[in-house]
Amino acid sequence: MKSNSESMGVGSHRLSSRIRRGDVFSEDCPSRGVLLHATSRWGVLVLVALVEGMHRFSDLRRKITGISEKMLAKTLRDLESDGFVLRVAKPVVPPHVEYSLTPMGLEISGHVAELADWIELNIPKILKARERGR
Amino acid sequence: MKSNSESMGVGSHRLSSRIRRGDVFSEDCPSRGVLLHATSRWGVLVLVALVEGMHRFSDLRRKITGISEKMLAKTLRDLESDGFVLRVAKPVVPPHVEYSLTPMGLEISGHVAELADWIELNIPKILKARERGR
DNA sequence: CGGAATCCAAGATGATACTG
DNA sequence: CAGTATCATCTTGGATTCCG
Repeated sequence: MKSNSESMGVGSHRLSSRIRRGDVFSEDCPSRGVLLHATSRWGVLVLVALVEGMHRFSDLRRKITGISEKMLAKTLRDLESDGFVLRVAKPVVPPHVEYSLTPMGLEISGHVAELADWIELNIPKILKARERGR
Repeated sequence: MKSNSESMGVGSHRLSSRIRRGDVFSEDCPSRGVLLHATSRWGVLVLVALVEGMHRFSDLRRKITGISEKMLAKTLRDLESDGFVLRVAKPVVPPHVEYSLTPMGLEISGHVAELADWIELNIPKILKARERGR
């Protein structure tokens, strides 16, 4: 139940058929930036929200309780620049802007959603662990 | 406290990518806090690093380029309090502290690692998308 | 309605020094 | 070695106002 530690040692990559990870740990790796956006406080929630389809700005604002307009705008801009979110502004009055996931965005939010789901599912256990910790 | 725990029911995990998610969007849901730790700038990297087994403080510091002592300490404390990281301090001089993942921590870092791997794998595509955006 | 602009408070982060 | 304490700085996030 804890044999993963000493049995393999720090240096012996046991990621046999897995990806050669390692670059994320380097501070100048561009992955860090993307990871930063995708796992940012609001980025996660926006991605998960958009899994269910297109949303308008105010839809997201309502759905993601507690987010401010500024942060929602910034988060959407970041995710858009990474190619995860598609922004479509219709030239009408009043403005009408639609946000949705790109194919790439759909892939990554799958992973993010799994993470979020796991946490929600395990919240009881986590909270219990926390109490024991104090 | 909240009663969101049983509200969803652990057994009701039927829909593939569409389980009854929704609580994360609420700002007072404890999941938010955990998500915040697990996806924090350094939390992600620490979790991924520990997938490969036990590390000492200085191991992590060396491995995760750019992290400061303070942030590493804080990140480890957060992850420990969530029950993801196990801290074992041996009463010797000089100090010797070992950090490793708990069973729960191993699960969550699996998801986090998948996310990180996906990003590394798709970095070329992402960077290309970025350029087009500008 | 969908933001951008501005001001401000709070927290995150970093560099350095210090200690058990 | 594994931190903590301190101070300075940068970023986040929120509230408000304004505009097309």
